[in-house]
Amino acid sequence: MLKELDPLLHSQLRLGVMSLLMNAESADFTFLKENTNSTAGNLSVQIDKLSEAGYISVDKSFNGKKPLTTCKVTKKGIKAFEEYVNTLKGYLKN
Amino acid sequence: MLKELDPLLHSQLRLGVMSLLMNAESADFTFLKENTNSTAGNLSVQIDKLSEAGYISVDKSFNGKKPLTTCKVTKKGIKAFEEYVNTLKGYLKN
DNA sequence: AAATTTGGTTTATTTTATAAACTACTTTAA
DNA sequence: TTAAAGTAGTTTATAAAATAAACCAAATTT
Repeated sequence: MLKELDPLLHSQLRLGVMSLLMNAESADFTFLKENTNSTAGNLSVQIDKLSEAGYISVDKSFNGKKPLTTCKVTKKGIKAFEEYVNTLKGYLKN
Repeated sequence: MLKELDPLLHSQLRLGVMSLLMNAESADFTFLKENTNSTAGNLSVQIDKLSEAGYISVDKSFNGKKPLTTCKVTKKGIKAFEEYVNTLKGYLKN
């Protein structure tokens, strides 16, 4: 029997954001937008969802006079990502 | 830059169906329903989509007097699944 | 013979993803 | 100095997808 895939992570854009954050100390909105090839609107919504789930922390500051949104994966997020990958392996093996 | 994940395969249920079919010569509706833990309605719809995409072939026959829907993955489906797995690796590595 | 089960399909509803429109401020350049 | 364009987003509306509920037809069980 195949196990359930965490629906919060089983979304291309949210998975992409998490993937990028797993490989970086932190990443800002623009970096995530460029590397996931998403629109700002979609990214904004999905960042909120990950943040509300406690998978990432979001810091909104200013870079000089420009707004700067910086994201970081949390411990909970790392755990969820790893569990997702393990579950996914059940779908991919063979 | 992260690549796009085939939206036809990036669905828990369709991916589960494809995964099961990649590991079996063929599988019937009931087997797929039990092993994906899905409802019949949802499974029916998703089988149609995979079939319309040419990723699986569907044979509707009778087992005595009971309807029997049997699915098999096609060459196109195998290729798509393999590509999906490769793309996904870009999201999971590290 | 009424109720339940099997093996589905169809239709309706909910959820999710995406796009479009908008906000607020900054920089460029005429 | 002010109009145009760019940056960095958010909010709202729409489209698409997943899921659930209702249904059908035949078979089996009680």
